[in-house]
Amino acid sequence: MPSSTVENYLKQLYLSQQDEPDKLVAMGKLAGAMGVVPGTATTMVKALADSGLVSYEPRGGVRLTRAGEQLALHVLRRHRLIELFLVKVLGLDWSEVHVEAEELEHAVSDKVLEKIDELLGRPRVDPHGDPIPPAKGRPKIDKTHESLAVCEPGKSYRVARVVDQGPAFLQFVDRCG
Amino acid sequence: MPSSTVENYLKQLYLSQQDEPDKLVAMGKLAGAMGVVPGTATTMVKALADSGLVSYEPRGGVRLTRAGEQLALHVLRRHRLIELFLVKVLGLDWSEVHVEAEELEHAVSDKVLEKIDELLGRPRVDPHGDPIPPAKGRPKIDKTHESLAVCEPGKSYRVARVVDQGPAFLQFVDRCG
DNA sequence: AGAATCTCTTTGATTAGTCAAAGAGCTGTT
DNA sequence: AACAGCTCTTTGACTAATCAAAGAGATTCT
Repeated sequence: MPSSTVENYLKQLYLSQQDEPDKLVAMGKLAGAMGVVPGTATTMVKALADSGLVSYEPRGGVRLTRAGEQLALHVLRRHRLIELFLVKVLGLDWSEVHVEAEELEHAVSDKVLEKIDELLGRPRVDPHGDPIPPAKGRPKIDKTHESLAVCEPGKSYRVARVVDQGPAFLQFVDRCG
Repeated sequence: MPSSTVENYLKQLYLSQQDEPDKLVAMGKLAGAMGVVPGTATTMVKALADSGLVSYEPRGGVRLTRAGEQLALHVLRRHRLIELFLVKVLGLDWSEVHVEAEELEHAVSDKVLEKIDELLGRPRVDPHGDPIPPAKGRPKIDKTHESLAVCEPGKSYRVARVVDQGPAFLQFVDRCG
């Protein structure tokens, strides 16, 4: 069973990879995102490569293998289902669930997660509009939404997803309705 | 913040202490309960003593301080509230919630725990009948129940608490109704 | 090209938690 | 009193994850 540290590296790699697919993730970017010094990331990535979870090109960068991606998606699924659960069932504020889920995602078993999924009615997105990966296979990408930047003043829109998930920004959005 | 290892030692010490209060807990007993070799327990207990969470008499045994007891009760409260939550809200079997709660008790924040407590209606006992310690102060002991051993055949009783919480025994009790 | 800069890797040390095995301190028996 | 047998402590070693700082590659700028 992967440690929660390993799970966090894989999850972060998956997210970083979304920015520019087909490109390798730079070690510095990974280290920054994980909040560790570069040397730590190098050590960790070499270990992940030995476990077959990433492919690593020294001085080039790193990328998830198929196995690593599956694991990352599983972590992300737990994270997002838990976020939604905290909002819907326990009534927490959506500005605080990210931090809570960060801890819980490593402690919730598959059995409990399945019950949560069932209780929530097999949802497809979390409270911020991020897609919840399915239990098996890859998520299909949803291109039906537009960036706020291309929206025209005066027109009416429905917000589908909020990318900046810092508590401060979310509370600001809340105050604006 | 105490590590989950520290939390587990304190919780186990609290439970072991219940067997014979006023007596020190023997290192061997603690090591056995924690599933570690004796030397590991010695090392850990010395560290706990340095943090003021236990008082330790070499070759005598160990006992929780007031501070250690408070922490242990807090862990136990989380554990038992989570067990009840898993049964009542998520519909898990009472034979499996102990193992799940063992993980979750270290990941659930006070904020989430408060929501759980609220949702459950401030319960006083967990699914096995064990008392849930209050958020502040010590639990008051409940002497109103009798052991099954002193019950007389033919009479009718209500089961208030099940001490053996192994999955096998609980499933057996379940099958008997 | 040569130097400066940036990024990444290496090396050595640290902390938490653990085990194996050797050693020390009691306790009880003869 | 001497020994045997427990229990407990000590010591040395190991793993996972980390940092600091030195070293190596690659890029960019004159």
